[in-house]
Amino acid sequence: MHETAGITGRLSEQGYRLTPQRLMILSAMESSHDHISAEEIYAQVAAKYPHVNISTVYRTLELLKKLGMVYEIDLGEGRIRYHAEGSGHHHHLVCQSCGKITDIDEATLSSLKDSLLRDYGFSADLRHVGIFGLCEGCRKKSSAKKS
Amino acid sequence: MHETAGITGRLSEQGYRLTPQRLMILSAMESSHDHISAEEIYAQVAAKYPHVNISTVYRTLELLKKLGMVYEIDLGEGRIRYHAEGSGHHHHLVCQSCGKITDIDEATLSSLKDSLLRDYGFSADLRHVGIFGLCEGCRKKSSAKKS
DNA sequence: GTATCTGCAAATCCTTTGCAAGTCA
DNA sequence: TGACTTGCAAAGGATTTGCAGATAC
Repeated sequence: MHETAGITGRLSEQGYRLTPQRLMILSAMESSHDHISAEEIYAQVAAKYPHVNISTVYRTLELLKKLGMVYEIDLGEGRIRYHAEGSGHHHHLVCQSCGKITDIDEATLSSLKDSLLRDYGFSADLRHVGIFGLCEGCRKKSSAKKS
Repeated sequence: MHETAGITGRLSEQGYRLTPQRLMILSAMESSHDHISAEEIYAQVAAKYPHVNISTVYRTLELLKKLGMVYEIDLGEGRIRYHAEGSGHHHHLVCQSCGKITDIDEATLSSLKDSLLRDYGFSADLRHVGIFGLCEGCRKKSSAKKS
């Protein structure tokens, strides 16, 4: 449950300072099972430490991204979401009608990854992918009544 | 080559007016083989018709989107790109190292579409998808020297 | 002690909106 | 004519940046 230690270790190993802000941002990311936005991280941290500034959140996220410790995902909301490495990779089916997000597991895309590598020499990063479309419920609704 | 006629027909059929701005925006989109951003459309139109405003471009794109005449694609640049329906669907391999964009054809993702429908009841819209990763050249470079 | 970090405020970028004037049908 | 469109200017939200003061090590 407490992997913060390992993660912060990686920070200091690379010569970066361990500040309370960075620790709290990391902890906020880990406590979130979903992907989390900069604003949400900020709100969570600010609840305990009102002094933080959102620009620190952005700067920290950029650092963690550079170090490969967080990943970005764009679910088409006009804002980026972040996800801590080590919390497991998965993909998201985003329903364009009701907004529902379904997680699917990594294996679903593995054959695609293989064929892209084989046919195009392209090494796809499919760790966090959003796929847009219609979920089962909305699909049935829209085929029942044409509105 | 000149499918503007058909497209504009669809506009007036639906009760929308054919204004010079809309015509020029449509023509700019068709002349672009790649996906094009709002800013780029604006620049192209403004070259011939300096009076246009970028908000008209956005409003027109939203209309065309609603009518299913253009699609959006997000290549992770912090801005949306647009693509005219009828210019063919395809997908993009975006190299995160050199920025190179390789088009691949629609069929590559068709088995994925099938399995999402079968396993999750999810009807995926895979008409314009960006896949991130490393292209062949950058992959070789990064495995040759660890920088 | 000092280079790294942070908070603050302002700037930037992309996109949207209100409104009065213009224009297609 | 009259509803639909536009230009303009200003607002909006997300993210970035410059800088001086604060702090981890």
